[in-house]
Amino acid sequence: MSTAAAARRDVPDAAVARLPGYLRALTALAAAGTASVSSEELAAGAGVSSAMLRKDLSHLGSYGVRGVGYDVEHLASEIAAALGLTQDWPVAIVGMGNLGRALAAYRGFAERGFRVIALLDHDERIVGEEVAGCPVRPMSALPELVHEQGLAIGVIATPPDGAQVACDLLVEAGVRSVLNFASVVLTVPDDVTVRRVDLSTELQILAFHGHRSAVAEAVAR
Amino acid sequence: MSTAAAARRDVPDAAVARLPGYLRALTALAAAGTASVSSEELAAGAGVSSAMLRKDLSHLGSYGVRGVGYDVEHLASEIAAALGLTQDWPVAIVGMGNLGRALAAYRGFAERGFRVIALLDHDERIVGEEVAGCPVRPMSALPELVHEQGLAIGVIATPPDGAQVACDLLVEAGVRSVLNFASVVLTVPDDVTVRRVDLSTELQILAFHGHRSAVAEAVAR
DNA sequence: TGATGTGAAAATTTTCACAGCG
DNA sequence: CGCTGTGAAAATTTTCACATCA
Repeated sequence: MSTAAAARRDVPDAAVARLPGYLRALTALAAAGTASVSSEELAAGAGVSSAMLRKDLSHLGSYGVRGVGYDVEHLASEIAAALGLTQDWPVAIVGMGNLGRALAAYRGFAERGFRVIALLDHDERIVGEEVAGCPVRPMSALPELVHEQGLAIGVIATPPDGAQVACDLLVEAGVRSVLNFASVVLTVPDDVTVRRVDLSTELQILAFHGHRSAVAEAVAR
Repeated sequence: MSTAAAARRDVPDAAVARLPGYLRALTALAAAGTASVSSEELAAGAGVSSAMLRKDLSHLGSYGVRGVGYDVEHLASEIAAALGLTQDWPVAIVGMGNLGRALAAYRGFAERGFRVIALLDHDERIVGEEVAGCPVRPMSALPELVHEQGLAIGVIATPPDGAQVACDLLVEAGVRSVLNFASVVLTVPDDVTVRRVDLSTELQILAFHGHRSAVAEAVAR
């Protein structure tokens, strides 16, 4: 077993969630031609404290040089390896409404090997239509996509009431990672990972903070 | 000071982040005609444990009835009040690229009083264009939007290299809450709250989990 | 009786501070 | 010398388990 594979087992969730941020900061440094970086500088670029950065990286291995810092390219490739980004991750987007079409047109997926291999919809009237240069396929295409094209990640962009059904079909076909844009909690087996992205939730959290500081100001006056 | 305002001061961040989920579950229950709910049922709807739900709610006040449960409508209005959703929150979207246009067309904002009052872009060639029935305005409109229309939340949908400039203009105009879709860490004063939504980060976290379980399987074999 | 609300315990996450090494 | 890597401490979050009260 490689060092990376051995270490990967016990990386705390909180640290995993920050690895993509470190990778992005490193990519920016590499693009700017920087070869070496200190934990202080890298942490600033990722918006965390230097102690936290060092602790997070210590879970992956010991890739720095004391008194010097980290080699930008090397650390980037180690983090990419820890995240599993050396392989590619075929993605399917389910639900060709407003949001699904926007995601299909969005270029964010292409970065880092997330290849959109299919657009799906449950509605027969939409199936066959072209979205962002791709034909919309029926949900029944899922098993084939998993077995023949290695589909690994499902993105759910359906309305809330169709999300659980869409998720069940993904899971049944063998997909083990789901990114859920619908405002519902999905029920899945233990071996399936779901992450939710919800605009409405984020705005409400911002409202809380905005409201709280308004109250604090009123009290201070 | 009201009970809600008094209690709001010390709600842990982790609990605040879950309040929108409880509110959504309660709204669904109310729509289904359910008048009363136990912590067990509500927690299931929000995807958390019942103990966590009760602990979270205890930070807002004591709104349940022992031996019975919670009144759906009443609890929903208490949570809405704690989140500051009794007032409305004018929103501006900055950056009319692919993502900005999708957000402008997205109806998710309209829920819960997040009213999109302006679409902005820094590019003069785009200013004046109509997107989703709204004229695109220049960044110079910001001070007026804040002072005359109470603009409170800025949504940044610009490319990464324009995000900090856009953020600075929002903050300078008086906006204190920012939702950032760009893949960069924004630097802001202490009294400004920023939340980041990043597709690429979420996909990379999913890749980590997918990769890890693949490794676990290989070891087990 | 039965589900809430809550102290106390456990687990997790973050910060501190410095030993250790290039 | 300077910066990493890391034990130990502090802070935060989650779970447990039961006293409490309608």
